Amino acid sequence: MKDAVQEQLASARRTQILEAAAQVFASKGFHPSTIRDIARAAGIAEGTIYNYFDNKGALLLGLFDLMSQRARAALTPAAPPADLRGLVRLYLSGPLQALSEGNAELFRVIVSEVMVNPEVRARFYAELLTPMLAAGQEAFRLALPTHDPARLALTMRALSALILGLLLERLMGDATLEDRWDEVPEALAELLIHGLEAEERGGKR
Amino acid sequence: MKDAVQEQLASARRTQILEAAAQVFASKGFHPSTIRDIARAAGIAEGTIYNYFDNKGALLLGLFDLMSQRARAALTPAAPPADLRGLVRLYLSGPLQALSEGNAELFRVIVSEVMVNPEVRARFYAELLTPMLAAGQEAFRLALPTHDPARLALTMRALSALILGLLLERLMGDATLEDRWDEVPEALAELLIHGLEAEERGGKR
Amino acid sequence: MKDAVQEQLASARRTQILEAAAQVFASKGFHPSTIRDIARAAGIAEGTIYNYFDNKGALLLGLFDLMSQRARAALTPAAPPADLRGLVRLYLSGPLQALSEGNAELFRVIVSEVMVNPEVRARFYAELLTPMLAAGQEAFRLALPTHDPARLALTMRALSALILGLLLERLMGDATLEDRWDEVPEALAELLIHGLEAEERGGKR
Amino acid sequence: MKDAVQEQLASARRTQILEAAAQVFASKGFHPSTIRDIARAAGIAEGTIYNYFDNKGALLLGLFDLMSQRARAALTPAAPPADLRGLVRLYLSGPLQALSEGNAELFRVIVSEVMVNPEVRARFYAELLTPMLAAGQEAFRLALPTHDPARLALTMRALSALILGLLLERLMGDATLEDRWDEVPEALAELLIHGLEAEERGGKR
DNA sequence: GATGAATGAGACTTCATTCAT
DNA sequence: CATGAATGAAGTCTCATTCAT
Repeated sequence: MKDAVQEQLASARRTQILEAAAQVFASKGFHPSTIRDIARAAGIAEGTIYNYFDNKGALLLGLFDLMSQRARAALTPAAPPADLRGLVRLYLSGPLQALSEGNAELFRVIVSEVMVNPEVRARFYAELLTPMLAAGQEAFRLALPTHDPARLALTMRALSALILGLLLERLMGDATLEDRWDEVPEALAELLIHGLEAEERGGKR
Repeated sequence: MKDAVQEQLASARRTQILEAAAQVFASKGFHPSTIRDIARAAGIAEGTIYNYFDNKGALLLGLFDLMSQRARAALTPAAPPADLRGLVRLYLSGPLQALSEGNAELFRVIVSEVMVNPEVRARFYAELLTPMLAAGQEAFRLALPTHDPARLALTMRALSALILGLLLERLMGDATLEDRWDEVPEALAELLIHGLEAEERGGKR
Repeated sequence: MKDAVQEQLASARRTQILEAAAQVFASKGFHPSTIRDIARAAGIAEGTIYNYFDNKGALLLGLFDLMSQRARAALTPAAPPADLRGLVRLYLSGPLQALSEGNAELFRVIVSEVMVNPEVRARFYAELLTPMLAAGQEAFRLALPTHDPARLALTMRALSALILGLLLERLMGDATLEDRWDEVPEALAELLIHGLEAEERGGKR
Repeated sequence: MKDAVQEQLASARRTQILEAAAQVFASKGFHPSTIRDIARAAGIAEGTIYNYFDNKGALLLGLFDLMSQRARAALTPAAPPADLRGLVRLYLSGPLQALSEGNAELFRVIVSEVMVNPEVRARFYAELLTPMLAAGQEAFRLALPTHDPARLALTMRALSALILGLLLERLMGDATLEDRWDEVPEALAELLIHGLEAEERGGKR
């Protein structure tokens, strides 16, 4: 009983700290952010952070895990559409919308560290990229039955790369994407579906 | 005359320093690299670096400019192909090959900082993304005459995003992309061309 | 009545805490040991320690007092031997044996702090060294009646210094002393008694 | 040439820093002393210390090495006396005098850390205690030809322990030793020589 | 122009101590 | 009286930058 309450409090503290860290990291990047910045943002003492996280790096990993959970949840709908069009839209719209909701800045920081920090990169690869590619491949296999499986693996890479690239291009400040972000899923779905259907008709390679 | 020689020497020094910086940044990332690391890699004294660059950040910008020049050169061929297929292949293969030649690690660092450092991001946008999108848009306008210009803008974003995303996914360590990197341009060209041709036939939107 | 029980409990707690402190200090030294280490070793909360001791330093002083009591008890036998040989053996064997029983590591810590911490040093001088020298001097005065008292004072210093030095040399890891620790009292007694008797015969300075 | 000057300067700096460290450590002990204290005492910036020593612990080891060199030098005279009396006096007076010259406080700190810090202890044992015991044993073997070698090993321990103990007792604040420090070597020589000669006469054991 | 020792601000982290529960 | 989360001062060490040589 007591323990449960303690647990609640501790969990709330962790969240509070992670939120502060997210905000600070997002505004200055990981390395330039200081523990003091984060403590101030959280309204607590610097030492308190170390009661909940081993070190500064653990804050980043904590944020990564948070984002990774949300991402996986978003792409694991109760009933995934079985038709190609629905599938493509789901896979395009989900991630693209996620970014419209204010996580953009944090996403920047995480991508930044994924690029350069082997530990974060390994997690990204193992906990996010690999399972999501596998899930996608499975879903598309059903919708594109005659597709060559080896080819499908590349196609999935293309689809995920497209999404990742679009997110980044927008994060980099492209005005066109910013203005017309809502059109993007529709336009790309159109483009991809035609391409995929043509290949499916060709049935080869 | 004297000045010209001086200029030569100075330019050689700058290059020497940038190469050392590239190597060091690539191996440890920007922030963890120290001026001392770079000076040692270049075989010079720490102070000397400050005769050629204002500060540590300027080294990063210098490297960015170098990479940006090379990238623009690669995508500005003497005679760009006029047909869709040739065009798509050119735009896909160029960047994909560039990364196979050892700049991968440095590219990581630059992307990392583009994400998080406003100054680098601004340069990336102004000196690389915008001109390359514009050039691509012009080339494709000729090959897809009936395409809606507004739609073409999004298509170009998709194309460049696809490339960027593939590079990153490979950098993150995807084994499939690593193994089959050579197949990628062909496979994607196929996919995109069908999609684009279908849209072109449809001629609408 | 209630008070007596309270007192018992409190005393038990103090002992429990001191024992934990002894163990922790012995294994890491005083400064590197943390209150948390000690609390864990004692199986209690950190704050509880402050209900029984003012601060970390008080733990050290508490341990010192404990050891000091035991040492004085060991050298205050009911009936001290009156002959020189018995006396020398008593004074040599007692301390040398004490260390064989596992207090060695703690003794190290205390000596270490005596060296460097004025408060501990003062206690060591007042509560241990001075009374023990005085007691020894008294005992030897009886066994060496013609000895010059002033000279005896120095002799007592030599005897106690010899013991202290041997303990430390052994603590420092001398293999010879470790192996032959049991022979030491006998050998030194022999050496000293001859020397003392010769002086006694000489009867002068 | 240039290098030699550089070397001189660097060496002078090292000495300057070590002297400051000696002074600060001596007045507060090792742990309570801060790098800032030492930098101030040396009249330099904190960072400068790290240009010459890896970390705080290296300062202590540096001081230990200094003291260890001096100690060995003091006990390695050009022509060691061959008679017992001269020998005992040499071995007693040397160390006892060394302490009268102001290193007392530093010696305290080093002993303190020898007790508690395994790295320092190992050095003390290997670089000071062992070689000095060996040298002493060799010298005494010549002056006490009939002495049992195994017994001599213990005798040397006793002699060195006596010295160590006396130094420490004085450091701990014993007034008698402080006042009559000059008499000590003579008095102890007397005591020991009688004892040793008696054993030698006995020639047994 | 080259050097690299010196600088000192500032980063991360630890930990003795307090105090509300 | 027990607890242990919170505190924040203080410590060690790093490193971009300067400047006398």
